[in-house]
Amino acid sequence: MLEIKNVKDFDLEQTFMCGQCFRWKQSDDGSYTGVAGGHYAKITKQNDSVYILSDCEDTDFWERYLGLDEDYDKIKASLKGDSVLSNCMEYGYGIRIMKQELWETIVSFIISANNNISRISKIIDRLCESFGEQKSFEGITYYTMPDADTLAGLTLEDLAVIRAGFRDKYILDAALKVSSGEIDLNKLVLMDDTEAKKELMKIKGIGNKVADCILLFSMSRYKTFPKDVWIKRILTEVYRVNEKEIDEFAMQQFGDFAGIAQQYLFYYYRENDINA
DNA sequence: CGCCAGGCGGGGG
DNA sequence: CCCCCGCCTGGC
Repeated sequence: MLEIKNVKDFDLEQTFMCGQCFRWKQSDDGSYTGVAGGHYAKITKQNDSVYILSDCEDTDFWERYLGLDEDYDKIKASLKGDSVLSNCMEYGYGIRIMKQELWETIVSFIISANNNISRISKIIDRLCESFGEQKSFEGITYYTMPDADTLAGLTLEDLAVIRAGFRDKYILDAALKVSSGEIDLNKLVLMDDTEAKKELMKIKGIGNKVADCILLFSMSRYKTFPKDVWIKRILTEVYRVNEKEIDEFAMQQFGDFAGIAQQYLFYYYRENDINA
């Protein structure tokens, strides 16, 4: 069991349930279990300590994955000066933007398009169970996210079992482009935001919003401000911003950490009625 | 039954 | 460039 001490600004429920990831499930005892980097983990938090039971005992990996390697004191300080945001930040004080694996994030957010969270999560589960590697840890069976090479060898008929709907062909396109080397994920992470986004959007099924989510939730590009229907609603109805001016407004209002601000707003208004 | 869900691609203006 | 529509599927 790993212990990470003196952890501030972190809450498991807020981090795993704010919509950035889809594979972490809450257990009866309040712990969260999931799979990351090909490893199972059961995570709990008590006071300022995070405890991780996993077949990966690399503390640095988990700190990084959970975003515990960032200074949220500093980030929050630079985001102040807006009473709506301050309120949301107080509510979702323990949200951390994770650093998820690039390939998994690409697949997950392709699946997220015009879809709802519970179904996204089920499709990803079926994808992993059907085509990922089966492993076990302390009697628990789990499945890893299948890599691009594995998925590139499948047909649309093979993929039908995950019931992804029209997104199946996009998953396959992503797998083929990554597997063939047409898109090199190792190079992608070295590109600047604009270039990386352009590269991602070569994949069918990755448009503006999905690309932004990948940049933010996998590559720590905190300036990136994904605009889903919720954020559009919040910006137009709460901030009274014209829909076409959202990007400009976000950049000006929230600055270099606009993406993190987006997550506080998103989480608050998903949990609380926007008209309240 | 109809509608919509954390968009996207493709077509037309 | 902008706008608009259809889309797999499942839950209400």
